[in-house]
Amino acid sequence: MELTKEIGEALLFWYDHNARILPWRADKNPYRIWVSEIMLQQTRVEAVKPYFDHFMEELPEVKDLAEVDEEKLMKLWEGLGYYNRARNLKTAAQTIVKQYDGKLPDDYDKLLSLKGIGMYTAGAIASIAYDIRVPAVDGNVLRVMARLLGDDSDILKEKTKKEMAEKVMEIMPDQRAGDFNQALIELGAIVCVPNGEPKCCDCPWDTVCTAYREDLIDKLPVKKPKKKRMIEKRTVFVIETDGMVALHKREEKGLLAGLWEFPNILGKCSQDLVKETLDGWGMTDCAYEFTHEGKHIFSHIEWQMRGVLVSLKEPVESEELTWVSKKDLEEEYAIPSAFEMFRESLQSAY
DNA sequence: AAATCGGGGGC
DNA sequence: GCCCCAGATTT
Repeated sequence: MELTKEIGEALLFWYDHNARILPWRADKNPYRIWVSEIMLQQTRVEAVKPYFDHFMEELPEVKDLAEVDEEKLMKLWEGLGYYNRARNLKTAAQTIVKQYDGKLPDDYDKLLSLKGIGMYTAGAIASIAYDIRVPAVDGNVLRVMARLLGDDSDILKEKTKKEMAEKVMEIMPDQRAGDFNQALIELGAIVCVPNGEPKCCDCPWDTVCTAYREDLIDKLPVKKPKKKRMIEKRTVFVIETDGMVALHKREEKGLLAGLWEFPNILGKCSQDLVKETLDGWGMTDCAYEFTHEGKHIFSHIEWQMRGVLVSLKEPVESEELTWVSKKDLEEEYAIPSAFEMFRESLQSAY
């Protein structure tokens, strides 16, 4: 098929009538657009909405982000996942304050050099905030373009992404680069959807789409299958005494780095093993009971967890443990969603 | 090029 | 269950 800017214009027309109203579309403040783009990486619009406004209220300017306390930053990001995105955001904010007078550079390559900003995000910020004519190729765009072109190359390959970026530039109108990139993404998000039947009857490209015309919609895009997840069994201890709860700070590297968790160990403990473990922690004078069985699925690992509620006579001091009030646990400490199910055994405890 | 890094919603 | 999401970084 022939790629023309007329096709791009048709998409822009569709976008003008179908764009969703989203908090980060209210203006073209580069900082707000940047934060939204980072939050949206591998994350659905609906998941980001509750976080975005709160984050912008707490950290309204680049400078605020550059100076934010690490624990507060993690609390603002709690539950959103991929926590290094937030740390990279802060690192980049510090660079922006030092090198660019606190303002995001209006230059693709300078944006690209910032921590946490890759090709997609650099293109998105440059085009949306500054109307610089560059592509912004994300998963939506790859899917839409693969179908439009009837292209069966593996969209996960770096080579495919670069080829698609060139194709995008062939249909991008001369004006409104930011709106066009968003339109392409929007089409993928609400019409040319990844799960289930695409709504081809609502598509502005129904007459030009190769996959639609040749009945290849359910065959495209092509993605190499991913390997399956490992399973890890864990025993999670909710330990409390006199309104205080024991937390453990995770290592600074790896999964859920630097976040707080209920103390837990590898393996599903039997009654006897729980007793041994608690003895080993110096918690001999306590009552305990099994509570939840549950699982939490990450990208590349699955935790199968067993919960134990431990009631202690008095706190046991330890290098590994931090005792916090239930109020602080709610308001100050960032605990990943994997442990969400165990919070409720605290309430039932008293 | 492959692995790592969260969490949730759709089917 | 399995899919994928406004991906980037590390190995």
